[in-house]
Amino acid sequence: MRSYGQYCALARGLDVVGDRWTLLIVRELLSLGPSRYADLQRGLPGIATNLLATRLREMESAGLVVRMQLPRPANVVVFALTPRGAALEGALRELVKWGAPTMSPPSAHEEFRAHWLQLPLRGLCRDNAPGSPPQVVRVGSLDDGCDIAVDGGSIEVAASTPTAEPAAVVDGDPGALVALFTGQLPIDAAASAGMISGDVEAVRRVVGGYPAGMPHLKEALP
Amino acid sequence: MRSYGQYCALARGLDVVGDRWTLLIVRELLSLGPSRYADLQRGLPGIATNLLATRLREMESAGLVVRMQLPRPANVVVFALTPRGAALEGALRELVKWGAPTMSPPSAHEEFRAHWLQLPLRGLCRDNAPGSPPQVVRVGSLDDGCDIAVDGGSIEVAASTPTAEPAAVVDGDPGALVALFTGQLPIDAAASAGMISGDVEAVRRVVGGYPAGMPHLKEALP
DNA sequence: CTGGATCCGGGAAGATACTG
DNA sequence: CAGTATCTTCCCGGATCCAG
Repeated sequence: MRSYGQYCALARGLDVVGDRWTLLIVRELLSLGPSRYADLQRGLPGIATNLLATRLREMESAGLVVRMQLPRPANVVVFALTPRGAALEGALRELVKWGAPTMSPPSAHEEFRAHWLQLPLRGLCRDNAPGSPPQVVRVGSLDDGCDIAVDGGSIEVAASTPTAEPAAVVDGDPGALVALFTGQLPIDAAASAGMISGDVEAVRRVVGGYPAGMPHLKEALP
Repeated sequence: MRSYGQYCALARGLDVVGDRWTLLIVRELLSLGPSRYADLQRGLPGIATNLLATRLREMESAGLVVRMQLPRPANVVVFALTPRGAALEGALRELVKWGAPTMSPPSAHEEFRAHWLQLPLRGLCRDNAPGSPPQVVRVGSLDDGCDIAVDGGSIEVAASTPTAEPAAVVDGDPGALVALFTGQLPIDAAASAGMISGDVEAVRRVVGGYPAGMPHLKEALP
């Protein structure tokens, strides 16, 4: 990207991450962890392959990303965030909080990946039953989703892993999924709609609801 | 901006503010308050006039900015942030915190405006003498600068105003100014260098220093 | 003078085909 | 699978011009 030529922390930051697609690539690497090129492409529908290659090269020379050759299996290449790249999480979370009020139902041409919910869910979920034993609630599927792990009052949201044994799995159309976690769709309604398989109480445990996680959701609307 | 076409809070947010110059325009309006077209141009060196006009129009239709005709003096036009636009401050502050570690001394071609320090200073300053009477420290000049107002432990950073009576004025070359407030340049050294006019103790009162405001400054470097 | 609009060249982004 | 090559499109940047 062409530099703004301003001695200003914001402008200097945008010189590095202001390019198109760059922050979405960071989102993918934050959500998925070290990823292969093809995995990044799947999580970034709409990106041109040359653009992804170019961005990864630029981000590597900017110190946001490292490219690694894993010896096994068979010289696989993965891309991972450096600490400097991972430090963008705060900025991404603020942008997510700001963008969330515009999450009206998806339009027909919009793509969706359940693992995109990871960053929002970190702000939206909590443990409503700290005394209960540890549990995992999966959103989406094992191929593409998040595991919300609650344990004694603390929560962790990460990409779905085969080792986790979810007490409940929540899935459904994107608009309903978002509505559920922002408190616009009651859990009972989601259950009746067949969005929840497994223990509905586990879902009730983690859904923090809209006012706690995003108190400004309404007043920030235009 | 062309939409990413992703049903994701981050992507939707970037659809609105991901365009070049948009966040810097928000920076100006956050720092200066409602501003005239020419004032924005002065605070955005390097922007093409057509681009500023285009962005302001886009931001207006996105609900970030309102265009107002003041009746007096003589039908003056000003641009101001809506609450939705002002809600970007959190994201901007995170980006500033992230960009700050790259604030090496300015290169020759970089422009500088003292009022750009406003957002960083909100994170960097504090009242080290809550018991003392209210004071104002000016950074830069009246034409282009910030007033740091401390009063009983709380601080407020705003654009310089003629009504304020600063106890001290800090000014100098951009690199030194940044170094002073990030704790890399001792206050005594700044005073000896002639950067401070007025009460040096007032400056000492507000300079919070680097570790408090930006604890991650070093570890976040590449 | 302020607050833009118009025109144009260059370069970044987008789409697709192709390859080691 | 992990990109490169190529072509097109359109946004950005710079200069100039214009209306109130």
